[in-house]
Amino acid sequence: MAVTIRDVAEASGVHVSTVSRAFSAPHLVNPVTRTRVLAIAEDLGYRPNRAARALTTGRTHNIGLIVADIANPFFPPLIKAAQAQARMRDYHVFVADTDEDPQVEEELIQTLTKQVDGVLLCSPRLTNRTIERLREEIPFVVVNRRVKGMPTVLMDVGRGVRLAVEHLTGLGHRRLALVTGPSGSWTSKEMQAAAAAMNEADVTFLGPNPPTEQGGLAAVTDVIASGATAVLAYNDLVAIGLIEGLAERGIDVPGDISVIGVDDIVPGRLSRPKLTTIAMPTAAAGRIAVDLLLQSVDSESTSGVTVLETSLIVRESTGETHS
Amino acid sequence: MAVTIRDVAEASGVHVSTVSRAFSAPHLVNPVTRTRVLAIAEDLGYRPNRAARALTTGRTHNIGLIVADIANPFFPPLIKAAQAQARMRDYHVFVADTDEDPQVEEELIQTLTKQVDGVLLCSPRLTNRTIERLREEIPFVVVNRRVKGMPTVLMDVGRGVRLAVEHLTGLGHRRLALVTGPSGSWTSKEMQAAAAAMNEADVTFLGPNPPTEQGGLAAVTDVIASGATAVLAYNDLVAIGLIEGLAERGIDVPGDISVIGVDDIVPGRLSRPKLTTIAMPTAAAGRIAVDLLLQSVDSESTSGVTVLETSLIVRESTGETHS
DNA sequence: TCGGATACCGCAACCGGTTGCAAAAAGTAT
DNA sequence: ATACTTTTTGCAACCGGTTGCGGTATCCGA
Repeated sequence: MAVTIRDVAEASGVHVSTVSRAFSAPHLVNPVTRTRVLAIAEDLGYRPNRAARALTTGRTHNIGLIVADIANPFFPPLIKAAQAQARMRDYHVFVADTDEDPQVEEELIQTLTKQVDGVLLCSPRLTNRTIERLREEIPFVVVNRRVKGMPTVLMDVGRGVRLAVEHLTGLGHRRLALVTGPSGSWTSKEMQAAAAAMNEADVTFLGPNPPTEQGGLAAVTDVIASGATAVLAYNDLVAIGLIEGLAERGIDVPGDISVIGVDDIVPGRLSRPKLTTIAMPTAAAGRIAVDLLLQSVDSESTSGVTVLETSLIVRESTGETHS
Repeated sequence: MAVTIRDVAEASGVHVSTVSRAFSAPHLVNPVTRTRVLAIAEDLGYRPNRAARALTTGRTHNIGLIVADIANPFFPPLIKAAQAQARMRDYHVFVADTDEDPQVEEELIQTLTKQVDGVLLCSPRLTNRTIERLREEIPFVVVNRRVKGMPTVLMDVGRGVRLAVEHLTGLGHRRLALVTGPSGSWTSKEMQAAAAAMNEADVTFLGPNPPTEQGGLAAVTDVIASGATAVLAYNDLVAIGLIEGLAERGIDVPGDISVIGVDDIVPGRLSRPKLTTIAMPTAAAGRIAVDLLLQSVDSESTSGVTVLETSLIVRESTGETHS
């Protein structure tokens, strides 16, 4: 059916090994025969079969990208950037969605393992032990979670939280609330730690909450009860839910209460009031993660954590307090 | 390094072909040796190498999914559903982002071709001619665009538009505006055709516009000039931009003007006012598209178009007219 | 007990490339 | 012209599976 290396060899009167080298070891073949072979290959529409190549070289030129939920607006920019970067390096990427299920996640890694040179694990739900075990079989880089001794890319929410708190205190707020995320979340812990270390303001912790609009909706009574004039939400979805719930109670944002989210996802930019948020450099994370991964595929260099800066984007959901 | 079929064969004292059959042709091997082989394989942690298998069988058990822009909120639900469905059928999926560039799109198809059994083309930017040519090399199914003689899954925006217009006229609106999308867009043409065929109301066409929030923002002066009391936007992003621009002019939605979007993307559900929209069954489209694709991979059945129902979701951006 | 069908298994070629090794060709120094 | 490099090419084994073909072992009925 398809045109193979042998077709090209026959058509150009050389041995298959010469054709092979014309592509993957140019310096080992006479320039003139090389150009002739290449021309004929082009002519015949020959495309090397990467799967066959992988069989002998051990390099598939594929990577796997595993995320908990593709439809979560946090991930698409990361996926897009990772994919673009991989393409630039002549890699293809499998993307898989685990549906938040650790079981599925492990299974996916197992079946993907033979087809990829490495995998990018984004906000994995697996235990550290499992990840460390799986690591024997295939190079990883982990995004958005700290796993001992593995190449990791993290986003510095702590800094974002400090910036946010400063922004808020600058506006006169003294009583803050932090709506935390799922109890297992690394990001949530980081946020709490950073907030607890600030002493410009009183902060009370509310949660844990599901990381969704519903979670935000569910948190409004607690927020009101806390007497806080400003709220830092686990993420933008929670913040949006919160604002909605507050509005239902007749409480204006930012008039009565200020709200800050985390992530800078698209819906936050589009909602009203436009959300003030701690922007996570997800695209950069995706890009850098694949660089790291490919690097750790070639060389045996393994560990090291890269942390990316976050920033505060002030929009319309924060304002001066008047209480 | 990894454990191969030969390791398993040796460990269980049978020939590799028996091990192979134990996995892929169970009825050809004695049940007792089969279970023994399987147990030993399990024990050794053997996983068949799909790339190697692909070499002889010609089936990679991979599919490609090509979209113009992963980060466009329209696609993630489709990708997620397609991926889930593929996994259920024991397929992996490459997803690739073309950045809206036809050149990249073609290139991607070319390089992917050897690694996949078929590709899903979502809202392709390629010309029909090119697609038809590429089709010789690999099975396709096209989503969200009509290409002669190819398996296609479409979403019936026409019906959605009729529903929307009925909804609007029921609310008393008589002068409508349709903010159209990019001139090449199949969806846009469908919408125009459906709207033009209705005679309950006057509709004026505005555009073409980029399919983004900016496009909506840019369309507000035209909308105002048209004198319409209700607007149907090319998609939710445009609708949101429109609402924002209208608000800047002090025009209330839905108080003064009603707005309807298309797609039912997440930001529309979260924005305020919550968007009334024509819901596109993107998840279903993804699921069905992979079914169709796998089906056309096995059998040689090829053409046929599947049309999915759309529906109108009435939220807060539409109301009675008072002019 | 024997012949033939059936179930099970091994052999070896093959899928489409890569690569170590050696042969042939071309170039260089003497 | 000879011996020795260096460059270019061919040969054949190999990567990890699959599969057509043929050989045994077992089972069946007569």
